[in-house]
Amino acid sequence: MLSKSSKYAIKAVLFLALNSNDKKKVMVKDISEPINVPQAYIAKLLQELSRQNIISSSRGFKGGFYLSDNNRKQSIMSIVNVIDGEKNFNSCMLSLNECDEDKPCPLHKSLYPFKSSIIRNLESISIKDLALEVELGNAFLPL
Amino acid sequence: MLSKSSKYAIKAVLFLALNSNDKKKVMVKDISEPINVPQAYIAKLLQELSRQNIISSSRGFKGGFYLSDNNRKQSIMSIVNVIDGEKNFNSCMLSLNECDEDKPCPLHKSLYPFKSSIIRNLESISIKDLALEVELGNAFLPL
DNA sequence: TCTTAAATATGATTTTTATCATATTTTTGT
DNA sequence: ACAAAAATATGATAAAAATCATATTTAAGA
Ligand code: FES
Ligand code: FES
Repeated sequence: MLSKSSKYAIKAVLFLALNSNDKKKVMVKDISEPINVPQAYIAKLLQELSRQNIISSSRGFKGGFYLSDNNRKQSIMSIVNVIDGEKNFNSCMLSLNECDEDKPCPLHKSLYPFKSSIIRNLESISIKDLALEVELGNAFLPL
Repeated sequence: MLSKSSKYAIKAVLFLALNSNDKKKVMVKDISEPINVPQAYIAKLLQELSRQNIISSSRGFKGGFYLSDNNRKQSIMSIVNVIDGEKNFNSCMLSLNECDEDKPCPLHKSLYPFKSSIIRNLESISIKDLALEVELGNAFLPL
């Protein structure tokens, strides 16, 4: 479903959503521990997310990672796309090709509608939305 | 979602459902080509499925793989369980742990119901069911 | 301007998954 | 019994994903 890396990345971004802003930056070593991901590994993922403008960062003394208001509007899928690649979810459940509505594989009819809902959800849920669920106590961290 | 190996295995089993029975066995080299999977690789998967009694086989001259009537009643999930391992699907969308209803992760509420439907479908669809869809022209092979 | 603390770039290593190769065992037909 | 043809067992190699290590660049503060 989601790769280990994507899960890690989402957890890290959520952590930033809850614990950072333009004024308050967080450095990798203070992110890696609470989300239970090796520091060097999450660092690499965060760098990639920053390069793709999913999250923000500034380096040097007093630097760190953080989320701007704009960053928070991004969808969860945008994180996954950066880490796992765009076409990860479009692949057919049974083959290595893309899912083809006109020539569906045997599993398409019964499974694709649900998979499609998952995709649409990931696309429509913003980082801010998810963070709010945690703040409201409807969902739990850390993991 | 499904590993490459599981996809391969399902394709092979479907091929057997459509082209074999107790009287008509098929050997690996005649399975691998039509389903587009390397022979040595699918051989290994089929052996494992046979050992776990998902499919049937007999060796030696005139031997091969085939599906008995009982084999056909198995669910698609049983194939996946053998190849990818039982707990592959139970894992949380956001963590490495099992999905926990009482302490749901932030993605649980919006995604789990759909994932759950996919799981239930895989558990309820039999090999025979899937083969029928192909025979009726509702789904297409090869892939 | 210099030191320090941070991200960044790059690449090496390890682990897992996928793939390939081959010797052994079993069954059937002669 | 024997020869041939099949699955089976075992393990080696290759590719991809995950993890670790380290040198470089950048920014803040003294
Ligand atoms: S064609 Fe296979 S899932 Fe759509
Ligand atoms: S707890 Fe994460 S998907 Fe259920």
